[in-house]
Amino acid sequence: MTESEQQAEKSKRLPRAVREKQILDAAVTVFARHGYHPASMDEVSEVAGVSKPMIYSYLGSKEDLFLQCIRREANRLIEAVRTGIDVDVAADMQLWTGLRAFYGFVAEHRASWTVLHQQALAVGEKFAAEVTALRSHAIEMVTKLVVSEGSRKGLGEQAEFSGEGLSAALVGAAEALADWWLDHPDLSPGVLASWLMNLTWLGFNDLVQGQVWRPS
Amino acid sequence: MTESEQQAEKSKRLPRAVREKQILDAAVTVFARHGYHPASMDEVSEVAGVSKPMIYSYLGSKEDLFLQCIRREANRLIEAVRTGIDVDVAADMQLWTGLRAFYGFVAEHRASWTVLHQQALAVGEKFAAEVTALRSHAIEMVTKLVVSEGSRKGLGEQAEFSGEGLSAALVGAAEALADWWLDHPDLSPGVLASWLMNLTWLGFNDLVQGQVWRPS
DNA sequence: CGGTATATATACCCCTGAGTAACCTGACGC
DNA sequence: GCGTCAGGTTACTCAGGGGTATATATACCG
Repeated sequence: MTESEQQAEKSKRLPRAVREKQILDAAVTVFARHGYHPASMDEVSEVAGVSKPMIYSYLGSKEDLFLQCIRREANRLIEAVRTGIDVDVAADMQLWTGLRAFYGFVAEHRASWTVLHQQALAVGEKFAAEVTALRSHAIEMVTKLVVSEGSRKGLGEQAEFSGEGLSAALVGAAEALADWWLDHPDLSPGVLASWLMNLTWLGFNDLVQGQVWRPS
Repeated sequence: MTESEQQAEKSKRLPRAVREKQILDAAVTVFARHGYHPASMDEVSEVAGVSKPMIYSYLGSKEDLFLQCIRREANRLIEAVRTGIDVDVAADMQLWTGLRAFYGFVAEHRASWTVLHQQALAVGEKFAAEVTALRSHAIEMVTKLVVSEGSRKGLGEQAEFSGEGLSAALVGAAEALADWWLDHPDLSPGVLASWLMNLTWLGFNDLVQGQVWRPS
């Protein structure tokens, strides 16, 4: 038994911040496992190793708890992607690094992704709004990339009009591929990211002509 | 008051098939509105204009009811897309007509789409499996299209390897764009379908070069 | 060493909603 | 007319689980 485990077992009284983290971690796990409604606060408390009134005392109601899970995981995801992007390189390389960061996050935090993507949208307006905001954020980032690249080549209005829709499609494709990944786990984040680059940067037409996109 | 309305009001006793349809319609509406768990059988019975025991007598438990909703709507969607595709034209045109049929269906059956896409996946394995099967069906159709087009141009193994992933991404993009549409309703199915064609058939790179895909 | 605030647990309340028992009623065959 | 069966309802049971009142233990401060 390591010293830290001894520590954890002996000193039962822990500072609030630690307990809150434990509870949120447990909540994400449980919500990912069952979904919001079937998940019981009893199970959360059990997984967290803490009694139920603690949860209510620290994090509030079940809705509050869920909301804080979503917010925390959304921020983590944003942070992971944001730090993965190098804003000083070409548009396609920015997309590439962003995608790799995204799939890297999903690989490391499956439960977070499940809660964000599959559960939060289904529960109610309030929670869906959080995820929609996250998605809008992603779409906006991609839109900027596409529009600036398009207008750099002199396609002002055309790019403005369809840029957001195209970006929504790309972001959706990335999310869908993350889900699909759960059924095909023997692939690396890089492979997924490169498929998306090939599909959306080059398109089927170029692909069937034998063209392939690769990082420069 | 028309005669049929009189009919509907007076003759309270209706054949089983009619009631079952009323109940399923109501269930889809209610499940789309609240999601599976918060939806109550009482509300379904109220919307259906039928008392609760009828539902249990005709369609079984809440789970049974939900499952039958999913199955019915999934079959409707498949049918709508399948009949929308002309298998005798070029690959890109098949994709184009299929996408238009898909968005046409979503436009006409918003509640069906919500239940299938946002709710069914979140409730549990059993239901997710139904939707996954539906999605796999779609992915398979696209994969065939892509692989046959790719191998026609002599790209056998490469297309085989990544074809399914690329198709999953395309199908996911189509689904995501359908969701995005709910927030931007003033667009036609054709516009959405053409964005997807431009993005996935041509790709960003061709687009920013000024190329555009259009139906032949 | 008391006293107080904080950390934590036990045991309970009570509402919501799935599922059902028991009962009604009109139509149709004989 | 009258049994009988499908169509239909009202009014109930009962478990699960969100949320809390109450009690207890431990650290820290003077």
